[in-house]
Amino acid sequence: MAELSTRQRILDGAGDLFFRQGYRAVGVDTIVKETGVAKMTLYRHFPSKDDLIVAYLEQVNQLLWEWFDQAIEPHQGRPREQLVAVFTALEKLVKSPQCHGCAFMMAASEFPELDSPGHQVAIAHKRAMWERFRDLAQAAGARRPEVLADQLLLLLDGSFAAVRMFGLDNPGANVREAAQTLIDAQLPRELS
Amino acid sequence: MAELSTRQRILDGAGDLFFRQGYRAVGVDTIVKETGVAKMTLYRHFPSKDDLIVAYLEQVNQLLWEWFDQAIEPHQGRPREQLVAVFTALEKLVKSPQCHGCAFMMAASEFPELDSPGHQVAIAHKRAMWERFRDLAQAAGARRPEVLADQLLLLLDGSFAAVRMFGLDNPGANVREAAQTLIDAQLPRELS
DNA sequence: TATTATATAGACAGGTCTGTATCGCGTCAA
DNA sequence: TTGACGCGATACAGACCTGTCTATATAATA
Repeated sequence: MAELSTRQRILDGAGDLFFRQGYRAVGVDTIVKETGVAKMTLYRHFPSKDDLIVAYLEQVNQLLWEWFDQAIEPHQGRPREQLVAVFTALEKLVKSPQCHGCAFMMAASEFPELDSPGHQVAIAHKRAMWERFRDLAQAAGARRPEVLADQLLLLLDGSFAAVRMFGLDNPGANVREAAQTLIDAQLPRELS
Repeated sequence: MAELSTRQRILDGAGDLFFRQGYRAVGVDTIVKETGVAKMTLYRHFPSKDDLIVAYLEQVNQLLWEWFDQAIEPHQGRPREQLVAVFTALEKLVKSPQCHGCAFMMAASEFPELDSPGHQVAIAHKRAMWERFRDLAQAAGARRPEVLADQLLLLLDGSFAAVRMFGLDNPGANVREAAQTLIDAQLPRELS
């Protein structure tokens, strides 16, 4: 039983509330009550609510990349299969009850100013995801890797949006096949 | 110069603020100040802020269907082309400066409870959009119209999400080609 | 002219928001 | 034993929130 640090306890509790209810909908008092931490303790670890939100988004960023790497790991050296594997994993993700959408899209929605702290982290994450798609597409020999990256990012975000909109029974359940179709269309005939 | 009704003035002003900044971020006082209307007048036309939000969403719903019908109108009787035409229009829409994303996705984001008033209107709209896609896909002779409808809805919402996330220069600019690819994959060889 | 409907203007109630200040308790190291 | 330190609890300031109330102005209608 590794005891979590206070900082981590705050981050986890606040993150859960943010993810479910939204950033503006959750007040600091609620976080304090939910985590059982004192208000001053929270403010000593995170100077402002904005800082807490940014810290949460950075944690989600890290977790999502672990998820991503885990998804493509079994297909090392076969970039085309890796691209598909991401969407196989995504299909499973958007069908799981602990997924309430995308924390970054929520941030972009609630903090529309492009240069606001939360939105900046969100853009950085999505851009990094796009680059990953493009690199894999390029490695797989795509004719126009950037175009494929655009298309796959649309599918990814469309799936996350669908979870938030419809709940568990959402059209993201068919995202793998869509991704497969787009990949096939942008890649030369399968070799292996 | 048709003078707008007070109700419409409130709806337009509030809608603009909601769309840009978000529902929770905009207070009633801000709407009152921006529209130049008295607070009591607002509350006589809309009993609560939630009612105002719902009324706004219903107006957006109507406007979006007009946009949709206008997009497919030139291709009457050719459902396959009509499907593509929606995404040609969407590409144009997400590149225009007055588009800040999707008011319904924002509602789903900020009011995550599936049975909250705003979320209900949002779900109804998206479901109707899905049905339109499915009907057109079926009319075009798609093998699995429901699957194609799922896929196209992902692209649509992915594009709207991309606008909110990245601003004017977003990957939604390539959504038409993605839609075309998915449509081609689900439809028998073009006849006409 | 009197009435009715609708508008503006602004004070106000009661609650919630973020962030600060204060006090006291326990722990651990010197 | 002493002192530093992290933490819990709680009161508080000042701003903002939704929604109500009163008072007044205006315009159409009976």
